[in-house]
Amino acid sequence: MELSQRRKKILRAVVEEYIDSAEPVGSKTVLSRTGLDCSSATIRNELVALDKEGYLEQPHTSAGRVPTAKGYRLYVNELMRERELTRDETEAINRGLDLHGRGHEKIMDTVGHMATELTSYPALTISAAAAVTVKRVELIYLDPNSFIIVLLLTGDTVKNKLVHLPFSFSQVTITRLSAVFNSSFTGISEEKITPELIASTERAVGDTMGLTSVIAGFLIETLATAKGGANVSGEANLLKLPEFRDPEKAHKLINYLSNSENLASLSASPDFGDVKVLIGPENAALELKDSSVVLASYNAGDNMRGIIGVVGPTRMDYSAVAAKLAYIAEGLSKLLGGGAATSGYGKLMIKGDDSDG
Amino acid sequence: MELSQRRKKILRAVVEEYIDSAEPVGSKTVLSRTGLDCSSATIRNELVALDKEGYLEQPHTSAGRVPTAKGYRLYVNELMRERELTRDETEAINRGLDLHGRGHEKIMDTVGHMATELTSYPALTISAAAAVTVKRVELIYLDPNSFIIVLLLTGDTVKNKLVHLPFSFSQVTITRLSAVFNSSFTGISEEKITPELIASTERAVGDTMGLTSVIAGFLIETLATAKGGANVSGEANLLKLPEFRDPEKAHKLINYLSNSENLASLSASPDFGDVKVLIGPENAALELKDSSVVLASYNAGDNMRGIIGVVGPTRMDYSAVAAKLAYIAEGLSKLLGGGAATSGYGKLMIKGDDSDG
DNA sequence: CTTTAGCACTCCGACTTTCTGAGTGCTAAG
DNA sequence: CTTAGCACTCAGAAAGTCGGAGTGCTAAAG
Repeated sequence: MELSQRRKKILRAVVEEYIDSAEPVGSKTVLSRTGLDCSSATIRNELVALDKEGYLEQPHTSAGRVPTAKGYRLYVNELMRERELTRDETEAINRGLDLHGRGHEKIMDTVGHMATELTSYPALTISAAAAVTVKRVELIYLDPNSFIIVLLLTGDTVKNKLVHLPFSFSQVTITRLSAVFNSSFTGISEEKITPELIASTERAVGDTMGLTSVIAGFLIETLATAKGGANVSGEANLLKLPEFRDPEKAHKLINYLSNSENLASLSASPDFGDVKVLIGPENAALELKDSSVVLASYNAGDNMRGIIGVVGPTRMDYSAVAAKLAYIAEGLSKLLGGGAATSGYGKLMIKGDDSDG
Repeated sequence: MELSQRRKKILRAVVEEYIDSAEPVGSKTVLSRTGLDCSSATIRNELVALDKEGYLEQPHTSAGRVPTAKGYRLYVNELMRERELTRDETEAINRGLDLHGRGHEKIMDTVGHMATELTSYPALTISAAAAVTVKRVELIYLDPNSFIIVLLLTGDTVKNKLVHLPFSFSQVTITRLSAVFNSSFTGISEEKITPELIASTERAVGDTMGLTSVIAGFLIETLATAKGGANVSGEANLLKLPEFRDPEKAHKLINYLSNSENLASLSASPDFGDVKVLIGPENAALELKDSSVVLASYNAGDNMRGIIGVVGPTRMDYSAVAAKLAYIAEGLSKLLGGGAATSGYGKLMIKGDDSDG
């Protein structure tokens, strides 16, 4: 059943007040916050109704109301007013995104810190490429025992490795290898680098010292790790929040976040609009049941998708966080050559698991 | 005045018991822990003496004793028994140090995590090079608008950058630039890259497009950042400790640690043996007055020195931590081609500011 | 049927009081 | 110098007290 306008107004007031104060909200507070033309008794009746419908709950009888996950959900989906970023905020973000020419990792790192700074919540960055392939291989001969492998991957990521070997080889060998790798290893993905391919390359180039497999090994390793990664910053910000007064709680969450596999699973979501909000129990992970996650995805070009998000208590200023992340993601899409973002902030669509209820 | 054997024994017992329990230690506990052949009253008399000498203190009358910084200092300098690492521990470290062929940064990152793992305290890694210079510059032409700069620095660090420019240039130009840079920019440090040098190079190569300054800019930037860096991991481990039951305290310390300039200042110590222990107020930084820092330095070759350390409460198992860090540092020295470590664990010398008293 | 004033009731959290016991310092005798 | 004995201290736990914010209900009014 659709809620009446008044109930929505009341729900919104409760949510927003609770976001501000972190304390259960009473009928009088709601009255003054909404400015509704009725008495607190009427509000109380409405609160009972919202309670029954599962949007609010009481920590205990005779306490004020606190939103449930369902309440937050409705708030986020329908009640939340879009928060316009201030000029200062957009400028700060634009400045922070002036990162032309940095590597992707460095960018994500910087942007993660920026998101933490802006929201004062821990920020996470995740990137995942559908398929990474080698665009170019270059070998730089240093001395008879060492050379550098330089790898250009899709997504314009450059990786390198200095190789020292206990036996010597000539510059010519390295040059030849370089040419061979460029002709037979470009455009292929990790799985395509089979032992057979390596063996045939070895034969083709007449390599008896195993140089080929050293290089191929680096390719495989690099392609594997370049597929995606995840990072968190600003975990300590949790400690400022009243919901983490108990260090044990904070510790558990931080631990969970420090495992990048856990983070990667956050991004494993088939449908993904522009901004996604996962509220409390909507999170699959047990460790996040009391927290909310806001994620914004961006296009990093070359079939790469990235996600930037924050983690915080369910009592979170969703509209501000979503707006900031959306704006950052949009900027990242532009920066990383993914062209325009999937959608601008103007069309901000917030998706999430709406099944609970 | 030198302490009597018995007092030393008692002091040691108090320190070690307190390290274990985090609770003030009473005379009876000392008795049972030392196994001394006297009564608790005698111990009490001794405790009063140690108290007067400033090695111990009481949180309040009628509580047990807690070591002071001075007490810890004496313990660390004289009383502490060297902790032999177990076979498991040395093996774990050796395994963790099997990082041949990774870059220096990656190694430090991994080793930092290992140190956290082993000690369950936040670990920090700092590296500082006396002078970093360029050993080799290589430019890889990609297309008329882009090329890759590959930089080999002292310390065998390789850095790269993909450059996209809005105007086009030829492969020949890039090749020529590469040669010029290799002849005039190798072996020089950051400060030597003056505007004059750039200008003269520009003239020499006939570069009218500013390619030279793009590359020189990257050199400067890279040399500057390669000079040193600092990193922390495992900050969340603080939350498990009773001394950080108050999230506010943990937050302050973590914040302090997250600023790499703060960390760098930790390494700014003229004399530095193998392992250095800084206890509570011996730390210059206010934020560390209630904590202890244990640092081990290693030789990273090519005039680079690195430090690996942990931060924890003054109540810290110094002997275990020092032994582990010393062993790690030794391994790092070997790994990073600095040859043998400054000194092996066998000769473990612990230094620190012993002025307080 | 909705709103509202009034009121009894609940119950958290803050504050106070009491109690306990670990641990002390002191004294006086061995 | 050591030690038994003892009075004393004091933090922290446990129990008790209290105020007030906020509730739900009732009954009257709109």
